Amino acid sequence: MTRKRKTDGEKETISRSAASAEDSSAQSSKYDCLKLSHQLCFPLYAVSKEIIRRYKPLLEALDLTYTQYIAMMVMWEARELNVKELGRCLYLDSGTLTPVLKKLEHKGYITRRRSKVDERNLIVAVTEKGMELREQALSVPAEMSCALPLTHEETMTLYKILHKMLDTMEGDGQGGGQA
Amino acid sequence: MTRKRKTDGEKETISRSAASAEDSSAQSSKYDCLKLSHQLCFPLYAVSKEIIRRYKPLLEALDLTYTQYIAMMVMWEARELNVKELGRCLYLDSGTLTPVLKKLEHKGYITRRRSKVDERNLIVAVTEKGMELREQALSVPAEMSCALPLTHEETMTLYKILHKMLDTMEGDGQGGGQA
DNA sequence: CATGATTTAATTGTATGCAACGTAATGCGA
DNA sequence: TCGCATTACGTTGCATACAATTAAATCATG
Repeated sequence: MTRKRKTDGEKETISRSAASAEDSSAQSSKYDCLKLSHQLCFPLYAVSKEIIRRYKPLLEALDLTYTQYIAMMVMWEARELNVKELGRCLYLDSGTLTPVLKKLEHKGYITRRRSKVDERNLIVAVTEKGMELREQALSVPAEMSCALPLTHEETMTLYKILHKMLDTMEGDGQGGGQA
Repeated sequence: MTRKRKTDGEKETISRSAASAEDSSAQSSKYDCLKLSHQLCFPLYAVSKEIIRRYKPLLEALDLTYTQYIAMMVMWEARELNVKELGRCLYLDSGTLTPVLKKLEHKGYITRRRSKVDERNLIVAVTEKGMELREQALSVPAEMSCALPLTHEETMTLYKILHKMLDTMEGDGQGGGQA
């Protein structure tokens, strides 16, 4: 809907970029590496947001946001774990998780309690109501994959590359790859 | 390790389900599609965030956040355009851009003024100082690609797939792909 | 056993994202 | 030309993200 194509007459704002030679047209310059179209992170960031946007209407039916949804996915599998472990699964820290978990608790999908063994740990556990939500969520993955324009092979390739990146970048150290 | 737990009450609520097999171990269940490890969006979202995290120390030297950086990338190329066009380039709306642009203006990298032709348009233009920043940013792309663990071929493949997704999902319609 | 170092959450402050709404400026048809 | 539909931004409200700091509980050591 939004995002039309090249609206008509906005000549003024397009700017013929002044500057004599500089970068403008079709020739390469030392600034090419700074073009948005040459970046790898940007499309990653943009696609991620676009897909999450597609999730929204589906997740609305479950009264979940995307972050709450991936948190529940972990909970459905693990049934019970602490904030640190959940954060490791989701690549999120307590600063982000604490408010998310409080909301999920308020909705009745999880419970939060301190471990008696080590009171530093806050144990998150999925509730019966939370497990029932899983049933309603069953149709989500299929609906989402239908919204993606990839062939099965492309999906596999993408999946593989992304996980390689996650595995390598894990922790924080240097990647070490090349261009 | 927290884990285990073997919720018994589940058999009652989940009438159908896999009789007794439950899901835990190594066998498949109808819930597999809801596993975080089977998702495509999640690693996309996680990798995107991780890479942006890697950008931070580099961009700090330029006094830019990642969002401000990609906005400047467009500005360096276009020199001048309105908020709508910038938003189309970055997949961001005015709600996000307005505060970002005000910050960039405050730093002196851009100017904001209304178009005299159509006062609804706010024209964003890069300043001299903004163009000087481009020089300092020249080393960022190379440093970032070094932090990625991908081969050149993987990079190209990833780039291609991501852009295919962006192109197809553009606007909003249905992707139409398959699994 | 006393204490400083660690670990785990929660809190605080800053910066996005985005839907929904508000407002001013334009475009357009009767 | 009048008035309504559109368009382009800005604002508001809500939900993340994350660095840095704080607070409480444990651990490690002398």
